[in-house]
Amino acid sequence: MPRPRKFRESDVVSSAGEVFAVHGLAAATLDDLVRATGLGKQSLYNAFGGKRELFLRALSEDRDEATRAVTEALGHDDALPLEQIRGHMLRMAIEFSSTDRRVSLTTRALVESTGAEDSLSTVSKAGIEQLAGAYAQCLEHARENGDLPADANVQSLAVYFVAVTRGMELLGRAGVGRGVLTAVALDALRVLHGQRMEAADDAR
Amino acid sequence: MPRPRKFRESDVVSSAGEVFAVHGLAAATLDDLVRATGLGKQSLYNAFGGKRELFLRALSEDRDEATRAVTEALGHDDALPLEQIRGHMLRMAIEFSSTDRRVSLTTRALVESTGAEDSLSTVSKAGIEQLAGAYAQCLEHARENGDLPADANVQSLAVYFVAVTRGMELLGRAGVGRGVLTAVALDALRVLHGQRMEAADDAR
DNA sequence: TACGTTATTGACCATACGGTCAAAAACTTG
DNA sequence: CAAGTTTTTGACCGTATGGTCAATAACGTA
Repeated sequence: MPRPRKFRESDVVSSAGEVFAVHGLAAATLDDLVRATGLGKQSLYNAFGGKRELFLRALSEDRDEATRAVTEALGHDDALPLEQIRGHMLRMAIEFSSTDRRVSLTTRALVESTGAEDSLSTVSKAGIEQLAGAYAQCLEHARENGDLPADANVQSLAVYFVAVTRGMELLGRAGVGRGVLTAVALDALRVLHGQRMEAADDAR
Repeated sequence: MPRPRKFRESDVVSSAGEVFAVHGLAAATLDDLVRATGLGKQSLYNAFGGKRELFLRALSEDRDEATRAVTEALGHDDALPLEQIRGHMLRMAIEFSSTDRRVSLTTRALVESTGAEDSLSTVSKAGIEQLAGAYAQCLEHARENGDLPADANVQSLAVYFVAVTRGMELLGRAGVGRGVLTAVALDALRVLHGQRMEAADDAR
């Protein structure tokens, strides 16, 4: 009996996410959101509660989407895990060298959060862990395959890849071009090859 | 004959930088700046021109300071270049795992800039290049020493280290602790040891 | 077709923001 | 000690922000 909504929540969250990705939470105005989503202010408010809550929704969606993308990219059974990571990193290099103004909502949340208590912080922290989990899974496969040493620290390597990709994102924002970013990605990947070499060089 | 100022510009820029590092450009209010610097609004405006200009000043100072710190950390002649980088990265891991809410102004500028034309973007881009230059210098020494292969791509490795440190900064914000961050730094450093190994593993 | 429920609309509000003005104060020099 | 210059002070301003209200519209159901 109630009047039905004219919109799909997921569409609204997605449009809003676009706005937030370009402007950030603080700099995005309610008007931007109204324009982008097509909803009235009050409808937005009814459905989500406010700018911040809407951002949180978009953030969760964004992080799930990012995790899903990575998981899928690294989850093919028909290719070697290390090759999948390689391809993934190269794709990231290209993506981050695009000239659009988007910044992942996780990065934005991390930078705009006001403290560790802040929901922005806790949600994006969870996102980082999700992402690291996706890498870890793939790395674990590689280890089982013997492509990584048995004593490789899969957990820290996973976090390492998250760090590198976040850094590449920032560098892309700074205008670092596709060629350099690709070289950086390739550098980053060498970690997976040189695992055993550490002791030898350290000794000199 | 003019009335002298009551403040040193560098002090003001430094206090303002503190505010910006914690809140960012958009979220820092003029009142925050007035309170932190001790100056009146109008004095601030006379001396610097406005919030944005003040941020730009703080950003330049911050990036010079960061470059100076890295250059100094990597410039000792009495230690092996690679050892210096190692020490530096481990120190960064500790710094970034601190719980304070500071974010480097370069990162903030990159995220808050509205486009490639934006002075925020151009200045922080220059900062990234300065920083990469500092790493490159040290890596070049290492190459001359024979600690890196003669054909190592010093330039991209330098950018790689900038990317990793930026990523570590973000991870620190996400609450990743000192232990994990240190492990990540050590992972990142393996790149310098495994340089020659690439072909061998790729072949399998 | 009338009722109940909820969405939508657009006007409205208080606030706090970045920025400005004009008067007063403080210092140096002649 | 007075003139001249610049800083400082604190009140002031227009705007645009995030958020709210009350009236209206639209739907499903009975």
